Amino acid sequence: MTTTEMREPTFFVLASLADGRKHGYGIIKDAAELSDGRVSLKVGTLYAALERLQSEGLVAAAGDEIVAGRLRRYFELTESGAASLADESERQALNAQRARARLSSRAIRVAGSPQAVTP
Amino acid sequence: MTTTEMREPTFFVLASLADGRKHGYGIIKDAAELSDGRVSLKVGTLYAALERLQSEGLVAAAGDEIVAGRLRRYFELTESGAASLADESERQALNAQRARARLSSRAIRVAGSPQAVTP
DNA sequence: CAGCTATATATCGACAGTCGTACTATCCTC
DNA sequence: GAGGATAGTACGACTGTCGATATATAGCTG
Repeated sequence: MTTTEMREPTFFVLASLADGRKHGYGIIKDAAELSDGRVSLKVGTLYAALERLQSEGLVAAAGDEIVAGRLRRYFELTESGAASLADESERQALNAQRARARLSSRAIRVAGSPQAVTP
Repeated sequence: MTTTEMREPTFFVLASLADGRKHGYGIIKDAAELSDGRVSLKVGTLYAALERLQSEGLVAAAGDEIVAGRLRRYFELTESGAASLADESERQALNAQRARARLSSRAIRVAGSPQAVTP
């Protein structure tokens, strides 16, 4: 099974659920925190992703609750979802490592042939 | 300047160009090698990406050549392109690290409360 | 020499995931 | 009682990728 690319919002939905069940709005807050404010999940994106991830078996519904008169839909990561997140993390770490290696070889090359900077 | 998400094919186009100028088809071969065969850039994706990246100033045309009767269009990474690739690599490495931390805390939690596995 | 593979680029419709926006509804604070 | 935070629903628009088709040259095989 070859893992295809996972988009950043989707990735953070899974990452957010990785340490326990959460409800939709809670995921948004948590993802923002987890990414140091970089990722702000849009509601449309979130619920679309949750539906898709459920149909793929990576996320499961984990009970609805009514708190202070408002509905909360809880979700949790499945074993398959945790495995996918682990795969994706590995892929990204490896890609980043490869790109950095290339960039450092570029730095050496450019420094080694100064005339290449201004042809 | 907040960096937005970069898709995997685009990322590998930049990564491939990071160690020197290449022509389109050469990028495809190189990206496949660089990713251990995981990424096979489609021609449509590649040339669309190259045009887009040029208009964004991340990639520049680096001369056309005719080799064995066939046209070769060469491309190179700009300084801005190298910076974007570095940013993107850092982002991915950090995301992967955060996700792994979450996953390990999950493993501890699940191991620590076995009844949670079969509710 | 016909057919296939590899090299090399161009183009285009279809699709998936995200964005942006608007909507409903409750609770709390100023 | 206006505004903001919480919580979810719905939908059209946009962007990058995919898949397929096309053109052309070179080299190999039957």
